[in-house]
Amino acid sequence: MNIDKVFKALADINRRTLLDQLYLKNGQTLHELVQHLDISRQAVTKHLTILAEANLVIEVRRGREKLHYLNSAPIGDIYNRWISKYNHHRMEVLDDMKHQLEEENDE
Amino acid sequence: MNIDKVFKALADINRRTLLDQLYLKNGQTLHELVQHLDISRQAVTKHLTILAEANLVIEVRRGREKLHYLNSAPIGDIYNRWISKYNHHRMEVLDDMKHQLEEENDE
DNA sequence: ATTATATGCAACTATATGGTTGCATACAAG
DNA sequence: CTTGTATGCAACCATATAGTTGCATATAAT
Repeated sequence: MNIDKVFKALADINRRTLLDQLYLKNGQTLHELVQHLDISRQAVTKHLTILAEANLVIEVRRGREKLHYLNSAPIGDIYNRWISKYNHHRMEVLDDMKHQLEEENDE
Repeated sequence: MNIDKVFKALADINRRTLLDQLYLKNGQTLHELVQHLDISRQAVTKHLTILAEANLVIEVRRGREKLHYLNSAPIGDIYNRWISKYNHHRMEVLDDMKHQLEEENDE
């Protein structure tokens, strides 16, 4: 799996909105998803392709329509492989800055 | 705080590398940070500006140098306000798809 | 069969993004 | 006070990104 593709996919507000919509109701068609956004159907298709390539959405053809399923696994992955360590890190930052400034004043 | 700026800031591999470097050693100068990347100093400055605007990095001028401090708070924020719900969501996806396909076969 | 609906493909456009180079400024050190 | 070092500012460039419109195709419904 490609962590960069996942971060890039999540960087766009329309794509995050699409995921939020699928979170509310899974398995929506392209036509349904278009309703929630203010851009053309073709633009939505492009966003869904990007989400699918990041494995955040799984597309299933059914007859003339295409169903879209949320796959939250890559979000779990970026949490485990990237975000969690920063979550533990926390607020030592301000401490470091304080020490730094004190050091400066001692010179 | 602006969740979109945070996501966009995290979408670039060089910016994530900068955060990783500050995680390893906090309070680095621009010059130190440049060493870790394969792009020009000016490019690094731009990335750091984007990180600072997302509040992921705090810049402190000291004499002729500028110190950079990691601020992990916005990462905690996007986790709380966006990622955590998908982390709880998990693998009902495949179940949904299974039901969907069964439904299809019943028609 | 014909019509309506759902999606796909491709060309095109404007702006954003990530990078560069050149020059300027500010401070530290000898 | 001159030199070296750290950073800032601005113009410029190539590519990526996000969007559009127009036309084509495939399936469902009448």
